Amino acid sequence: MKTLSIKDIAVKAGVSITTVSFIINGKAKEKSISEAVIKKVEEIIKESGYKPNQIARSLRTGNSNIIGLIIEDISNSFFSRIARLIEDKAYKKGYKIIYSSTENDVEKAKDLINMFKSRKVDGYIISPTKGIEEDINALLADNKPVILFDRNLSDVETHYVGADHFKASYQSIESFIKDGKRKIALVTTDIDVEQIVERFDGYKKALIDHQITYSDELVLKIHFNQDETETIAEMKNLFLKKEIDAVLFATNYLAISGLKALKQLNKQIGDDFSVIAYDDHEVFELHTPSISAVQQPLEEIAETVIQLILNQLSSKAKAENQKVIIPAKLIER
Amino acid sequence: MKTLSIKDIAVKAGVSITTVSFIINGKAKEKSISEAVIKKVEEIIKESGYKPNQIARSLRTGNSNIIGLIIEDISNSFFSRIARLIEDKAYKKGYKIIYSSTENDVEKAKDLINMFKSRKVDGYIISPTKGIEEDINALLADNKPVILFDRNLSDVETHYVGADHFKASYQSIESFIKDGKRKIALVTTDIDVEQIVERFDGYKKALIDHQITYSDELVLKIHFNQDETETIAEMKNLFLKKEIDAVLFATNYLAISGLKALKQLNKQIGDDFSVIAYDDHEVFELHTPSISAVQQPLEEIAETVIQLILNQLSSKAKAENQKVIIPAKLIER
DNA sequence: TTGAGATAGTAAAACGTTTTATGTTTTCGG
DNA sequence: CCGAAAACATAAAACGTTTTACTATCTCAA
Repeated sequence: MKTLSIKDIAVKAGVSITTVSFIINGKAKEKSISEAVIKKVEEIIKESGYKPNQIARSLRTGNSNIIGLIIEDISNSFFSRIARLIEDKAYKKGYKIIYSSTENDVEKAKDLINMFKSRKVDGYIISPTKGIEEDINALLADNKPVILFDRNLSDVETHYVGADHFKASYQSIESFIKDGKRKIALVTTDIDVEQIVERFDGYKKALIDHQITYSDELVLKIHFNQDETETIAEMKNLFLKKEIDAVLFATNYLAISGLKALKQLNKQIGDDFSVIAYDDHEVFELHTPSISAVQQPLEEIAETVIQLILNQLSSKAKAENQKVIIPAKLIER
Repeated sequence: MKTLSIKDIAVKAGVSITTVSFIINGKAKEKSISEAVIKKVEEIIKESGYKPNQIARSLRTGNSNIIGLIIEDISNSFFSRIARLIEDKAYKKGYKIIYSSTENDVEKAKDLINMFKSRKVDGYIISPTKGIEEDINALLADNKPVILFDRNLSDVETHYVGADHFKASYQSIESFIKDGKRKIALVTTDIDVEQIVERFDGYKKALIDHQITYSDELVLKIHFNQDETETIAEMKNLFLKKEIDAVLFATNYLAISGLKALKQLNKQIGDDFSVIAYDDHEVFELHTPSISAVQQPLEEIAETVIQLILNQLSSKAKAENQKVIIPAKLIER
């Protein structure tokens, strides 16, 4: 069964292609097409089940009603939840999402941008890796809306939405200190992106502000993408060697690995050993004892992101760049 | 900066558009274009950074190198992991994925199929909801490859990949029985899809085969999409009223809610109260005590799915429909 | 009764490719 | 040195839309 084209509809209705197009695009009134014709055409469209070919449409108009979403890893619950929220909201406005994971690999990220570019996506939502500044700037030069989220790039002048990582981290450490902790460790990753750096800075600053000397020895940087068993081994090492009384994990997957390490060591979390995780996860609520976590307001982030991009898309005029920093909340459990 | 077209390249190289097109598509040899021309054109393409417009390409060729992935909910870790694996494998073969979540809503699912159809995706990977049989059959009639996964539709004749839900469920119950349990509950959902039904049937059959009478009272069907607090309330009810000594949860999110309910009730999991969850989740490994779970072989499912669809895509000939049932594994913890 | 504006509609170009059919030049065996 | 085949290259149609510019008819105020 050959799929229908606008031409088939036109022939069936005995009018021109142009007329059908106007009707489909709601320009019938404006172009003064008679009620009778409108009705007839609409009827034929309905009963024949004709759906415009979006590809042809895109080719002609240069836009696609698709938003490209580039994230680090869809299987990470932080991203998959954000993705779901963004998708939902976009869908309601008639936009579709194409997503892809970069796996924090610059080359793949560049590839993806090219991919999206040649598919003429209307806008980009990106949680960027370091090293794609140029590519993003090229998009901006090309006048495409780009919203960065989760992590900012200082060399890129565009909208950004993210949590206040520095403050959240600072407050977490402060809460440890209030509980009398002094030997506070940080487990983080070695990827060099802004939000990770901020979490680190918050940790450091909080210590110093409270007259605790910062020590490199209490900071464990896990190599990104390394095998989990090795990660766990390194953590065990940290937990055993030092008399640590508290640890902040800079990401949820690190915290999960950390909990596994503790379980293997049979080390109890309790009065003399506290942990806080960055980014909440169901594991933390259900864990015994339950684990405090820094909760990023996903809903709010998604909402802001989508708001910003839709604004951009509707008003061709380039709006003032906005940097929206949303406070994160420490859930004490 | 106007984006380059094939025409610009042709002009710059002093050859025809056709020639450039042949070179881009690797048909240069076959069409006997001279080495010299090939080289020159390739050079110009490289230095100018020209990328073919995929939209135009799609319009002309009728395919897009895009595979549509339709799942229930990307924020569910089962699906997000599968999605990640599928994306990965597809990417390596030069295919992109567009995904969307149905939220188990037939109307949205139909919408999505239409969406994808008008975007000319080359193939579909679908974890279907009930009620879209017709739409899928239409795709098949249109000669588009469709792979169903996770849940099958009996009224649709196409490839299917999924775990052996019946058996996994059966074995879970058997393992309870071996441990001396007799009052075994099932918490499931009320959505009427094959894999949920199979899990239910496995439960029932195992009981009967071991001379335990089946009782409706021990089966709790949670309304899909209902608020979690209500879900938890219903579960508490079940756990309190009856002297249940074991419970099988038919999905991972139900199990997570169940654990929350138990926590609120302060009811311990242990010798006199066992649970098994369907679909593994990090929560279960880290829970104290850790929770047994039925683990679906995600990697294998993703691999099989992608294999099947790529086969379909490369050999225009419609292959024999395959129903691949992959055993699930009960991880006893 | 005229002609200006409103009303109703359409032809054709353009978007950027791929591909078919065709044209020109070169090579080389006899 | 002829002519057929091989080598090299291209023009133009087609994919399915949107949109610009245009034609034709009708209405009604002056």
